[in-house]
Amino acid sequence: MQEKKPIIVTSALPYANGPLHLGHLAGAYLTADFFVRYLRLKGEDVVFICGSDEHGVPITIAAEKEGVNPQDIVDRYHEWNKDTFERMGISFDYYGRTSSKIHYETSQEIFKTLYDKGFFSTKTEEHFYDEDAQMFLPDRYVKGECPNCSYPEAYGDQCEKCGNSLHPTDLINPISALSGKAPLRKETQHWYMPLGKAQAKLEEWLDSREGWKSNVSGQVRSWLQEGLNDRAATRDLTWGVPVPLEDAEGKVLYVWFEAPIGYISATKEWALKRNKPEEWRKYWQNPDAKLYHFIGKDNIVFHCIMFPIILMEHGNYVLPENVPANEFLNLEGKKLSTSRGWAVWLHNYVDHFEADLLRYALGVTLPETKDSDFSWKDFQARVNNELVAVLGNFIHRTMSFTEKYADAKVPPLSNPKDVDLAVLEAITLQKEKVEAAFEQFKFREALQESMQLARIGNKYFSDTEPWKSKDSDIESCHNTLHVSAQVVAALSILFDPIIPSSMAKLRAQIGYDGAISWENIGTDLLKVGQKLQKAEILFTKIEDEQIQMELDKLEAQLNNNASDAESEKTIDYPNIKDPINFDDFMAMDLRVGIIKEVTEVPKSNKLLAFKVDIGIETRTIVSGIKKHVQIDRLIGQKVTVICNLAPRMIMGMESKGMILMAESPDGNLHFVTSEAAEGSLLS
RNA sequence: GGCGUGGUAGCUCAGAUGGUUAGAGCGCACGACUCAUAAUCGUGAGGUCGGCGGUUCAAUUCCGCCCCACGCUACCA
Repeated sequence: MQEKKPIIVTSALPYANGPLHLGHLAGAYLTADFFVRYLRLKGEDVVFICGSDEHGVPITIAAEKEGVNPQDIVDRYHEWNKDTFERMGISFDYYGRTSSKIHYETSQEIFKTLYDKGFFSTKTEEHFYDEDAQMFLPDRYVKGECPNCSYPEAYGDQCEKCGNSLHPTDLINPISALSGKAPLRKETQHWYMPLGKAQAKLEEWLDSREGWKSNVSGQVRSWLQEGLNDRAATRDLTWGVPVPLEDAEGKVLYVWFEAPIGYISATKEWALKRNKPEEWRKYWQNPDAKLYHFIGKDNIVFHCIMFPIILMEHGNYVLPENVPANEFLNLEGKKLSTSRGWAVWLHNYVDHFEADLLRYALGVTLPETKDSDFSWKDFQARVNNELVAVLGNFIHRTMSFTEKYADAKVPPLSNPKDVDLAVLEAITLQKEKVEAAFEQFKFREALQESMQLARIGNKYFSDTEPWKSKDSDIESCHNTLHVSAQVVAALSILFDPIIPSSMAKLRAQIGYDGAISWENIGTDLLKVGQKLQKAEILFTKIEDEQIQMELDKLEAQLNNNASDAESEKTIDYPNIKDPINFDDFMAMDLRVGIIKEVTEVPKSNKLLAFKVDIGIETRTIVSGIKKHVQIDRLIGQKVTVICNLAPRMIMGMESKGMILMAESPDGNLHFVTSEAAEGSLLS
């Protein structure tokens, strides 16, 4: 017999600073688990790897907020998420974590190898340094005034008020979030990956890939067209994997460099646990092995560009066979948002419903080719109309009929008619369709074709009317029951990757206790005379009240978070600025203006060019407020203009002055208007 | 603005290397049946396949432009 090729399936490492929600499951875990369970049934040599991504600045920030160590945070979420995955039936062979010793060694070894090969380039730059804390400050740890909107609490990477991304050095009056003091600028050296140099090799490899989804290859092409820039592989931080070089005190590997290596280190740990410490090489360092990364679309660049380059430059590692990335899942028609409380938390879900129900309902509407939508009403409909009414009912009517009228034993098949044979053939036919769908990562289709067999069963059962033939033609009746029982048995394996715990229950009911394998799906899984156990209901209907409760819960979460946010905003009002004297104020020339003309600025989607009449003249002002206003209502709008602001070139136009806007707590901009005629002076 | 992905029945989504009446599930209407968790089975209504042009004997499927959604990216003083 030919040796099976080893297969590694990975699911994106969830970030260990929060619990898991529906979007996670739909993106990278459910599909991977379907695939892996299918492969196992096929008898493939597969290892399914995942784990917690435990480094990075957000975790250190979360730790600081709570006044605990980063390790405490990741310990908490690692265990929590691991448990949630188990309860959802996600069957990882190993769930590792990037704070483990083996992960440190593995990522350091890979870094060191690239270093020895001379792959990295170094850059020395000035970064902010906190003398009290004796450390360089991550972008997030520098606060200051936003150069764009003057919000005084902007972070060094982004201003949360205006949403602009920033560099720490852009900030006005920067302070350290640690000590509250002004940080020093100090030189620091970092190692960069010159991705551009590896681009040609990467493209050649990518061209050799087949069967990739269009959303994935399109996104990758888009990145490559823009050209790959150097990416830092190290950071000045204490929380992370230390850079394994002499002159790299206080530096760690950048989390995007080291996290995907977690797949490898987790596989090593898995092998060690099985007392076969070298076994991981069979998967990762074997040209025959096949690697599949299941991820969400936000992760495409890491798994299709950066990690392959790392593996390629290191050499001696497999590159992914395919990266079947999913799109995003919306919830009740709106984008998921953990910060706004718009999410279904999986640990909550499994407290109220069986994992299998969600596995099926979500599996049918996975965001495979485009963003898709999960709604509780749809969940209820899928469960009630499909799992209960089609699958559950077919199983139940077959079993209870057999129990009542055939002594609870599988009756013989004798002189089968065309209808009987056609259904037996359908078993194999559906098996092949499902198989083809799995192989192409078309999981929705796999589910639908699996359910199709149950539909065929129902139709057959109704068409052959065993409730009539039991009195008129017992042979025909027995044939119906025989064939239906075989369909039930086939379904118990066909559906095993999707709803494993229900199907295990079902197999116990029909007395099928042999090892299960995909190839066994056929027409004679059950022996004639096989005793069936008492039919027990596998799926029960979900009532409207249960769904309403979930919807209410969602609303409540949303309101909670909204009021949290509101109260934070209240506290968060920027402090009154430093005092100025009257002359400073009078130095400003503020006048009432009236908008005469509005034009869109070419090549910009935030800017509008205004002609504003300020009495003395009409001048051009360019302003970035397009998203906040309705263009067709602007003409005639009274505004306040600061007229003696130094003119400025914006997108090739000279902007003379500024239209004043008031920003409400929700971030919307509003005109500062006046009843006075245009040209009136403010003082 | 650039790049990418998508825009198909009321809803959720398939599909077509261009070619006879464009599909499924749900929902809806009507009918059948009663073994089954009022489940099942059948029939039907419902679509100018985002819009406008072009190529072609023929396009919803190819090409161009435009609109909308999502993602990446730029502009934002």
